[in-house]
Amino acid sequence: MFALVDCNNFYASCERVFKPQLNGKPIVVLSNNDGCVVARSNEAKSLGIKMAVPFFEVKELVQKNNVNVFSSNYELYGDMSNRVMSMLATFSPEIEVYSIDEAFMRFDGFEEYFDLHSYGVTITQKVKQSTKIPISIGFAPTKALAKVANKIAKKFPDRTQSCFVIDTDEKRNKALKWTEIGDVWGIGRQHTKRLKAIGVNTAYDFIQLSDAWVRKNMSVVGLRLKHDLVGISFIDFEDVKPKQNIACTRSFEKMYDKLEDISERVSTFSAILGEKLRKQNSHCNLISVFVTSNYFREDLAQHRAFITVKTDFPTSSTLEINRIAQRVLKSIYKPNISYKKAGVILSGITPADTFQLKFFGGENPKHIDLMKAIDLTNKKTGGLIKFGGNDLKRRHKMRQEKLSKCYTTNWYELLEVD
DNA sequence: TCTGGGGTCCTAGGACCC
DNA sequence: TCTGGGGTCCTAGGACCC
Repeated sequence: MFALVDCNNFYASCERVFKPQLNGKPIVVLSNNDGCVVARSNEAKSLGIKMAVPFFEVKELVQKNNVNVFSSNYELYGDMSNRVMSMLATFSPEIEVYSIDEAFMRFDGFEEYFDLHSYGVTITQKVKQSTKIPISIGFAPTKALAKVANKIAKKFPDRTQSCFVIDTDEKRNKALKWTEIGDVWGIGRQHTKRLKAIGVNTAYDFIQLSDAWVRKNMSVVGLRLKHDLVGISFIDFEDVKPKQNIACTRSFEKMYDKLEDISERVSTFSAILGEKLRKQNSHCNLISVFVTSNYFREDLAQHRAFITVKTDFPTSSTLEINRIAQRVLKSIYKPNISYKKAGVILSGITPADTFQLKFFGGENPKHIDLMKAIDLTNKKTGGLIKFGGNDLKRRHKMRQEKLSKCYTTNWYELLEVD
């Protein structure tokens, strides 16, 4: 048996942990630059605030209903996530952390000795007690069905006690008939459109389709999903894998048209990525850079470009990454365009200890020592050392007007009690 | 005025190899 | 007139996830 555990309205719930007076009150959390709504409490959902709406579109609604607004505080959410995950890990040795607020778990053989429903209810209570984060649990024989079960638990918290088990064909069919096709894990906008056009409106309709049709129109990914929904496990439980890509991309707070402004952003992204790469003890050998103009402004000239280049040798040096990223940026930059976003992506990632021998060149040994010294100093000082191309005057600031404190990770921001 | 960020996997088609 | 067959690797792009 699989379980899918999912934190309810995770970011909003994190904000509530240290502000219990907000229980029962509507909350929304915004994306970077306070641009879009990325999380909502149940109360905010019932006000009709939709996921991912630009904040300015609901500002009036928010003010009228005294909705509490927060900028996203990833340091807080990341730490709360770790707490929830380590609590979950005490209930089964097999846990796959799927995202910041979700985990798949395996409970093979448990059903012989435990009543899964009451076991699940115990898990929700323990997690709530130790972290104050509410969760929902769905049990089923496959991952895709566990997702469906989880959705039911979340939708009917009173009837299910936030835990739902799919363990018979009858329950499975009922659950699949209840699940709209667009809500199925792995069915996005495009597939929903095509499926509805041929009369497939629920998950149950979907599993009636022939394998051949699904294979032809939705590739092996769709076929695996179909089998998984029938109850034959095709989507594997996965161990923690090292990342294959590391990205740093940002929208600008305003539009830029000068190369030097974008160049500064790219050098800052390179520094962040180099540090991430070294932290996980890896090298990369592919570097991609992209720029895009403001596609919401159809009145302006548009330009978007994305280029990937190979490095001469696997590297984790910020200087080397930035040198290449700057070269790529120059090749895709066009003047007289108002740019709104840029990003750098590292791939071809390998562990730092597996070396590919090269006849000519390789990482400059001086860089290796230099990066070590910089990382160490920055760790001690909270980021004192910057690179020459970076924004030394701190002109670039993310809009974060409603940021809560880092209650659990910063000594100076601990919760104060009167 | 204001519109997020970071990932995964699969496929088709071209370049290249023997 | 007739012009092979079987591979691998790489890349761009599309679909999806949270």
